[in-house]
Amino acid sequence: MAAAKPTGTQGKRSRRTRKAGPSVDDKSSEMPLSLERIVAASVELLDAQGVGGLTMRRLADHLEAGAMSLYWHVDNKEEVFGLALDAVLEYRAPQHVGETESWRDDVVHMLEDWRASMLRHPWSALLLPRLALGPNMLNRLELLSRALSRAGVADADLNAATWSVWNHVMGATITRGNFDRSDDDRNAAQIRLAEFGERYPTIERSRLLLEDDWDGVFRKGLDLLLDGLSSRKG
Amino acid sequence: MAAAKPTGTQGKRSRRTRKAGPSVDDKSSEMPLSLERIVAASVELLDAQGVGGLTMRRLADHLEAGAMSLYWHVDNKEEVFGLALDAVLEYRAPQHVGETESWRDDVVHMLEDWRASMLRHPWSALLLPRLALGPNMLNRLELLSRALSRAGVADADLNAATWSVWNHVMGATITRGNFDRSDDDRNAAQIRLAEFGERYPTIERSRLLLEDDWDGVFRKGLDLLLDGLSSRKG
DNA sequence: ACCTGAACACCGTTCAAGT
DNA sequence: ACCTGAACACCGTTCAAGT
Repeated sequence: MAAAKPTGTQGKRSRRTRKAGPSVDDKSSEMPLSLERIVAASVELLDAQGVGGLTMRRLADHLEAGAMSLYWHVDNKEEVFGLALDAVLEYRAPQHVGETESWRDDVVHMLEDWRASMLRHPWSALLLPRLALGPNMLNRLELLSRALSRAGVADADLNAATWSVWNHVMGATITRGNFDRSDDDRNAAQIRLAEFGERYPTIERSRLLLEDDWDGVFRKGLDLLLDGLSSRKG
Repeated sequence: MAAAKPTGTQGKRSRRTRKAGPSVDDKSSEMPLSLERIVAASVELLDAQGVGGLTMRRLADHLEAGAMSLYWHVDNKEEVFGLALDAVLEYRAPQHVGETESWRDDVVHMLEDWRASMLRHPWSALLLPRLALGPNMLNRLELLSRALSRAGVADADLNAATWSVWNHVMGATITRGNFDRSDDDRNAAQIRLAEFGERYPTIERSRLLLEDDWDGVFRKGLDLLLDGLSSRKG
């Protein structure tokens, strides 16, 4: 998928540098396009404008390139999304992972790092469920599965355990992205709820839609799952 | 949100019926637009073509209406999505709910019904995490929260428990939607994985990406959560 | 090898106008 | 009250052409 068109040999642009003069300040206007630059610009644009804000034309503009130049480097917009997503999901595991005696700490660390990466780029949680997995995401999945296996989850239960944990991270991150609105929005939602009077008494009373401790929700749910897993392996 | 523009008084279309002749078969061409018809057509279109296939123009065509007529009934495309989504999430609770002694059966039934509704309309799982909650979804959330409360979850833990269960359903449904591909696709994915050789040994060996028992995965994860909840309430 | 503009077949939405 | 077409400001992508 990220098969990567030619890369590496994108040098020799000598002739062009002179036209713009000696200004060190000429930004990226003189840099040739490259997959790396395209991906970096995509992430910037997505961070700034969200999924709907990334447009092939805007992306090209952002790179000060002709509108259609991107198509030499990339097959289509879907590929741009895929590359941007995987770029943001890179995982640098601390060395100590796997050496600790506590598998649980390893798992919690990996998952919190994953969640943090997605929260830093809110569009990623929306994109991940509809794209193929890139190498960085596959790597995270591999490490997660390995950690659970090392923790003593039986082979027969390993996939269900892996998917359950994956689902929890995905669900929690997506949910937070959708409900972690501004205080104003939250208050408006609660008021709207109150207007319905008798229809939603429980979630009105518990102020469910006003949740503001998403980190806590994530942790508590994860604890339930991990407790279940460790009690089950006996 | 679903505030509903005028509805009900959409009768008197006497003059038009004669032009088309006596044919009983003249389909919807004579019916005036209405929110209900628009929503029904949206669901049809989404079922047939997916999220990307729903277009205001196509929707109008489908309704044999002028291209821009929809805008009298609806503010914008986002509202159409919201109405279609909530339409598909209606819940008809069986009467016995709440009378059973088994809270756990109630919860499991509600969640499997919810998941089944979303799987019947795969676009709904993609849409739900980015739209405001409509009345039907709020109703499901209310019933879920109430069931957990009745089950003995302490008020202080109720919201975290509700969100955890919600996250599991969302995550599991979205995941299945993304990975439950055809056999061909799955085999291709596994082969691609094998090509990476040493990079993903665990998920290659466990054939994680070839998962085909998504119902089982959903159930097992849910059991872990509910076990945790019932053990915690003591 | 790399980039470009023009062109095609679409979008969502506004608006002034029709009945 | 309800519907319409024309128009505006966009899209993604193809293609023949440039260097």
